[in-house]
Amino acid sequence: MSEQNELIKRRLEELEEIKKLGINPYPHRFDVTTDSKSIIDGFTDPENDEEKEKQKKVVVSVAGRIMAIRKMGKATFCHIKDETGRIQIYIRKDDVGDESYSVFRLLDIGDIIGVSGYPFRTKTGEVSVHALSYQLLTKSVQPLPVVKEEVTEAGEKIVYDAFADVELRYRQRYIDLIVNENVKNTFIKRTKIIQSIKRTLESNSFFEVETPTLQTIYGGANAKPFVTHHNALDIDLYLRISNELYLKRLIVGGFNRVYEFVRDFRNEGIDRTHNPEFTQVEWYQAYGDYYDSMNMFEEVVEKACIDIHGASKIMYGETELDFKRPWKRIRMTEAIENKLGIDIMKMKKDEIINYMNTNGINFDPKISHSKGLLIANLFEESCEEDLIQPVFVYDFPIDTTPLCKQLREYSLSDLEEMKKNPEQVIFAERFEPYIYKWEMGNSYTELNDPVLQRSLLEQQVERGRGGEEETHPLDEDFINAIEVGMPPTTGVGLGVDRLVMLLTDSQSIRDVIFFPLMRPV
RNA sequence: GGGACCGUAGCUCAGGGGUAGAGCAUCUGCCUUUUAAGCAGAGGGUCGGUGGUUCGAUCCCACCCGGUCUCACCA
Repeated sequence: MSEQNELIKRRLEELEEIKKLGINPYPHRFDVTTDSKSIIDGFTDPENDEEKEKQKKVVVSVAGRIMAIRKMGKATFCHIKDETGRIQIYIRKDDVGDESYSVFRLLDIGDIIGVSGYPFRTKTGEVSVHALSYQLLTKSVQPLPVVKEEVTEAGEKIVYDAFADVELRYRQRYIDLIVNENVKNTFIKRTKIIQSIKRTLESNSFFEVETPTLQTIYGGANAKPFVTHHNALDIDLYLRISNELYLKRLIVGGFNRVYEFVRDFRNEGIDRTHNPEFTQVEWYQAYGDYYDSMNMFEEVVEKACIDIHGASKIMYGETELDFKRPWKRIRMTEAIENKLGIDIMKMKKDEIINYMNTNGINFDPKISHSKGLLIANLFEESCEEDLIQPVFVYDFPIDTTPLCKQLREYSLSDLEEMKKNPEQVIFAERFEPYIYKWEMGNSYTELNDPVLQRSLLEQQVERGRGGEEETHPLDEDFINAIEVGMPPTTGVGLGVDRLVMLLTDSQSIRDVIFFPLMRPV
């Protein structure tokens, strides 16, 4: 506020003038008896003069921010905005008195006022409050973008000079929320979606828990972590990339069904569907398998959609999405066969590499050692784009994760043979739900064989040393927990931000996060 | 990180080698049922930053800063 432009200077002068008049521009409280929506919804037009006079006796008090002022000499119209909407205020010199009326010239768009008066309908048909008195509640000294609205006869709202600069909107979300009507609705829906997910989980006996954000060792996902430092202990700590390993410890500890909404932090690129910190809900269910998780997942999402929209069908941009249960389920290998017409199981590793090269399908040479990773890569590159309607893609090559059980149909002796043959891909009971080409989550029949668990995690550490990025360091205490014994368990992670995007028709993750990360100015 | 595009008044935008325009907002005056209120007048800008080319740069060039989209990365 040191570099004052004319508008701010003017407002600060007004502030001083108000103080000189003995008016506190920042009083401590105001008795609000109603809100704009209740006034408008509750208004009934008087049928005769007697009734009209009666209505004048019913005084209400509302408070809100001034969004528009129309001065007409000895009368002024303004619109104030509260949590429930906008309402017009009619202030007349005769009613509020000369002194009070003259103070109004010191008020601006952006100031917050409280008004006491009676509801009436103006000549032009708008339900308004005829002020008997008003009080300044907060003087604003920053000029607010002035957004004008016109309501056509058809009832359509036309917005002029919308506050549209995306950068400013994100950096100063409080202004965005004040002047852009839909922004607030999106965030209200976000909270309702989260509440709905919690209700569904709670009604299925899942128990809400809290686990550490600051972790001495990170794991549970393949991602680069943020590093920070604890001074007293003089150790580096990681901001969690996932809470998976902690929730499994709680399953070991005897909680059979747990869930947690967590902020995960991943030190990666930013784009339309990625923010460095994002929200996931993970839930774990003892004695269940990944089919149980599919059922829960589709229930959670379908109910969230119905809670928000009243139906399972929504539009996302130009695309209609239907979340109605049950969702389609397809094996990864089937998805590849359907799309490309190749039976990936019959192809040798080199044939797959060859196929990808000749068809211009990108893959990271670092994964060429693993037929399983190549298959997963081929799937992502060629099939993802077609997955518009909700679908569970299941049975992933085991190389894609060290935390998941292999398929139940393998006998123990089969597995011994398969492991010896690098052309033999072992699949794991993992699925990912896809909606609108996006991975909406991740789920396993969780691995609880401590010997295999240790061996898979150690292999991953080795691969990390071999140059593959984003693998886990070894979490000995987690293995210890699995050694103590985790019952058969299934777990799910659901990307909350992306679900909110879909259900609010938002085109960027930044539209569903109040304060997305921005480079400092 | 690569590419394309953008950055001009508080907000939304136009302009373009001779140091800037509009609407809204602001200020002054008139107006006691207006509503994108109206009418008359006024003020407001290091044209993102730093260099360069030029007699002269907001405009051309380079670099930098910030952003948007996109590709890569990211399950």
